[in-house]
Amino acid sequence: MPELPEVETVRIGLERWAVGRTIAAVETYGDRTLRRFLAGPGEFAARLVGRRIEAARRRGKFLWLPLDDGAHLLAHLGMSGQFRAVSPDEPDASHLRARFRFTDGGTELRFIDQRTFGGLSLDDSGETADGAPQSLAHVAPDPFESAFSDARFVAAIRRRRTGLKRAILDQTLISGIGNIYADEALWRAKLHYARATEGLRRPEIDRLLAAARAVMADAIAAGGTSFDALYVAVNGESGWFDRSLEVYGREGEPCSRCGTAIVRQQFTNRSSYLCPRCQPRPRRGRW
DNA sequence: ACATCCACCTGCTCGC
DNA sequence: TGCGAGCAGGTGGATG
Repeated sequence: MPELPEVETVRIGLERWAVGRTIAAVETYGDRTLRRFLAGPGEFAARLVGRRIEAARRRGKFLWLPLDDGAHLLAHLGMSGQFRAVSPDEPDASHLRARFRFTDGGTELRFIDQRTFGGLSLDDSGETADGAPQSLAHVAPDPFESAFSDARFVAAIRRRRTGLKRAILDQTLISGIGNIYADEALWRAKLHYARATEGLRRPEIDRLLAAARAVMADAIAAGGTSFDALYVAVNGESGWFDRSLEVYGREGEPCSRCGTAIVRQQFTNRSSYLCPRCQPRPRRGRW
């Protein structure tokens, strides 16, 4: 379940269903489930058994569970990953990638991932200065973190020579934003995706940050965006923010501000939705 | 260092 | 009905 609001919905579920429990057994399936953990599935399980999960944290779209020995169980949902808390006698879903049993004998935690772009890892290399596991050092803070600095973001994005949407999708500049919320934030801020980053004015960047925070906060409050059963919370529930989307997936529908038909354009092999009137194409844009 | 492209997957929908 | 093409919310490694 991909972007920040959906991952946050999962994090809240992990807090509810996994934190405070001690792992009794771990099984992983498929050779793409474990990432950057060369010791292999046997060692992965051995290192986790007996460990208590202390918290559920998130930076952008990355999740991690700090363990009582100082290591971190990392997870990324990719395009289709889910965590589900289910009764042990519930039949396995197709695409089950990992199973965590707990010493209390209660609900299992299952990691399910159809497209296998997601994965799990175990990182015991400590934390960065701003409190993320070392292996996430390349990921910028997301705009809800206290470690996020608006001033540093402004300087960093202006240093780039690229288009605005490319920049906000770059997780090393700002994390958590994906294709849906990029389009939604750009619409709210009335900015075109091809605006050249080096020409952005401070008020425009401030507007964009405010819009990104607002749209993602609204989406978190709605439990995230669920177009279909692939994207659900840990308890299996769908979010309903798709009803509040203003441009994403709304090609041909009227812009709620000005009535102009929303258009869809190809952009780096994916789609961008925008209002051609509220978000005028720049004379000299960058893609 | 930075910008861009492409590979990595499965499954659904659409048009022929 | 069958089949191929196109599309889907992401990341990171290779290549300029």
